[in-house]
Amino acid sequence: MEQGSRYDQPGQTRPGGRTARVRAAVLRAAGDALAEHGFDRLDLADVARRAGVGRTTVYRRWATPAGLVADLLVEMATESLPRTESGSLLDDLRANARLVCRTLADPRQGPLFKAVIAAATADEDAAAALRRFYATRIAEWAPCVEQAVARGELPSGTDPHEVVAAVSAPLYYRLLASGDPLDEAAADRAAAAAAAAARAGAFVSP
Amino acid sequence: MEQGSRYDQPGQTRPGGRTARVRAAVLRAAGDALAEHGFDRLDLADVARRAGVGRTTVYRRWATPAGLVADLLVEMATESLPRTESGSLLDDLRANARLVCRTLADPRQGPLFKAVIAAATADEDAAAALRRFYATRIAEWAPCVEQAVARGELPSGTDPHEVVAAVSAPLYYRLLASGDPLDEAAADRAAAAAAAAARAGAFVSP
DNA sequence: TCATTAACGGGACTACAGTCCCTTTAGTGC
DNA sequence: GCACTAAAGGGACTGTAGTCCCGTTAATGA
Repeated sequence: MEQGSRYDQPGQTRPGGRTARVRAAVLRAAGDALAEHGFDRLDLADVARRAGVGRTTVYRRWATPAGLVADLLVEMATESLPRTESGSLLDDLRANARLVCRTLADPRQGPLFKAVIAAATADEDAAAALRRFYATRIAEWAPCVEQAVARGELPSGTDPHEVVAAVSAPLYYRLLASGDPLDEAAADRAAAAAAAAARAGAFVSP
Repeated sequence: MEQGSRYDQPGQTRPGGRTARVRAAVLRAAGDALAEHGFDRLDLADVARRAGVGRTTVYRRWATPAGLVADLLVEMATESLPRTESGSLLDDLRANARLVCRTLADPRQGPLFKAVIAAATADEDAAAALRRFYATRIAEWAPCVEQAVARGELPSGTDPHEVVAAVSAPLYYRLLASGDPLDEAAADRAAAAAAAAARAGAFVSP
């Protein structure tokens, strides 16, 4: 139950130089390994080898594959993506959809996202980290919906979180479930559908 | 490479009684184990024990956890769900959304779906089986969109597959990514959004 | 610059998932 | 009902992921 009881949470009390360097190298290596083999074949010994770090160190600091993914997601959540502002809801949502789509179609990022989502189905800590990651990403794009409401493009009371999530959802559905292609047409359709639904008041919260 | 070369594909040449009984028991047990522990903790020895079947049998016929999930998905695809027909697109889509939502929120089915999706991220056979599963489910509900087009409720050229997928997508996004609640309000919002987007012509294929 | 100690690293050890070989059981066709 | 054999079952074996112990390295603070 009590986590890290034997080792008193390494990486906390002496965060100078080496500790941070090891963490960065391991998280980088973990991302590579996840993108290449997926979550279920994530081998901590392999990650240690790639990172040029002792096997024991990885087991000591992260304990399980899922714990490593959870920490990787914390790191990923801090890497903010650039957001455009066009003055039109549809253009903003399309820019978001294309960005998400390019990410999921990317040869490294696509498999990586599949892997972290698989990890989140297996471990509550990873799931919590994944939820925080998406909450962060969605919050970054919420302003364009708020501005559309302010401009009168959308009914007041529209939930920005719901609208932004509605853009991503069909793209993730393609990635994980249907296998339909993740091309620009799919992105534009996702943006158009979310915008149309928002204009019709489908995301007005009670 | 060549699958089952050593054992000449058991279950094929003599499908009478016992073979089918063993398959049914193992798939049932696999579903239980997946729902309880998730894909990454799926232990074929445990499945064999639950099914009251020899450990060797499970390894011989399905070889890997992912192979077992792939076969389970083939079985799940044959289990058709009842579809209502109300004469109104929104009502039909809402019925679909609520059905999907109840399934994903169900204490057994929800974790089971998480697990098979995790398996599909790890194995191409499981992924192909999952795609067939969703293609089957979506095709079952496509007629209600076709009828809406015929009634003039939707623009002609609307892609039924896209509309039905648009209903499910936000619910799966909640299950796997955002962690937002899977309640009836979420289902109704998903249906309303898909219907509004479809009416606006967002799913007209080129 | 030097003592202190947090964190890293190597390598032996352990436990268990997955394989293999051989025996037993039960569908199939006469 | 009986011979034939496909498929299931038991149990020993093996490879490897994960643990543990203890020596080494390098941040920290005086």
